Amino acid sequence: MKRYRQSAILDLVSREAVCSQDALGRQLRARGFHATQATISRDIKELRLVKRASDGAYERPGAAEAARGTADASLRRAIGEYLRRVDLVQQLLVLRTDPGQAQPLALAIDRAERPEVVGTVAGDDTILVITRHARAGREVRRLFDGWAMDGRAYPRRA
Amino acid sequence: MKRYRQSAILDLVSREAVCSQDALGRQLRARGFHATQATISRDIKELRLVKRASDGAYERPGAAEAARGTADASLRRAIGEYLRRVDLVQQLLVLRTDPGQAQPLALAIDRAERPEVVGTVAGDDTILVITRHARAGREVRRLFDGWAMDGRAYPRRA
DNA sequence: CCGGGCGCTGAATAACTATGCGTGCAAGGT
DNA sequence: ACCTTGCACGCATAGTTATTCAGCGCCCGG
Repeated sequence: MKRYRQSAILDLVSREAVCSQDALGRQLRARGFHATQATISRDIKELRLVKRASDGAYERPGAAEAARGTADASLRRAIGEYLRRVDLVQQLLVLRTDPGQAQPLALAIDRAERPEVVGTVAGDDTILVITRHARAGREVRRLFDGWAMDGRAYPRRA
Repeated sequence: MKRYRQSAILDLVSREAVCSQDALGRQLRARGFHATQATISRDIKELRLVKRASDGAYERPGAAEAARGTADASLRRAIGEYLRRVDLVQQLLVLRTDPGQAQPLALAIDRAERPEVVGTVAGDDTILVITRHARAGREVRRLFDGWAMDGRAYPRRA
């Protein structure tokens, strides 16, 4: 029983954002499992799931990793995860992240080695991206903006 | 203020396992920041930290990723994270994981491409690793056992 | 000046999660 | 057959986290 239930939990959690153990319990019931919140709490612990603070959803650690392959996909993921705002001034792009997250994002940008990007300078929550010219800047901004939107596709809580 | 405090939070959680927002609050106070649990809750959300169910500690998603470089380090990490038990029968190694986690671990083993390992077969929570001969099996077991221990270095809760 | 909007925060509290304790069941030992 | 162990589980409740509601300080445009 436990085995099956836990597999079902992994499946559910990978499929959609489940934000509470009660919600998980209801989903499980729909699949024919009956378990109280206490049991689910223990299952989640054994499965070593992780609860994201940003939206409260459970996930497997490294679930995000699995999705990425190339440096480009990695950048895409990093953008979705960290990027908060984008400003463009001529050929200079100013990116804002949450505090302390500029470094990892800048790293991802560097690794992607995009031809339009000459280089980056990152502080704590701000990254300056130097592109070859204004046109390139606009392209990159459009690209990043699109990716940033992808990452916002979390359901909000009731 | 908020900026500094959030940086301090990132620093604290990367340094030691902090299991509750109150605990974090006390640590912050020791560093000269005063903030209530409500504020810390908001900070944690903005920082997109994640709470591990296994020990309740907060961490940055991908904190583990950053530490790894080679496929070997990756394997090491996977072992620490997923491996639960090891049995050896001749040249066959039987690994047990938590339910549903055999696949990722087996993947990591394959990727590491160790010469002693001929191949793996993974089910839901069990992996069969075929090594070239009993001696190789013993070596691999010793190796994995050691790494599994590394991963258990979590402080337990009060 | 002054009023309004905005960002940040604390206090109180609602919402959610972990866990001590007790029960039932099954496997192995005597 | 009966006891002992170990495991899974529910119940009740302690413990932890998110959110609502206000208040404060700041900046800006009247």
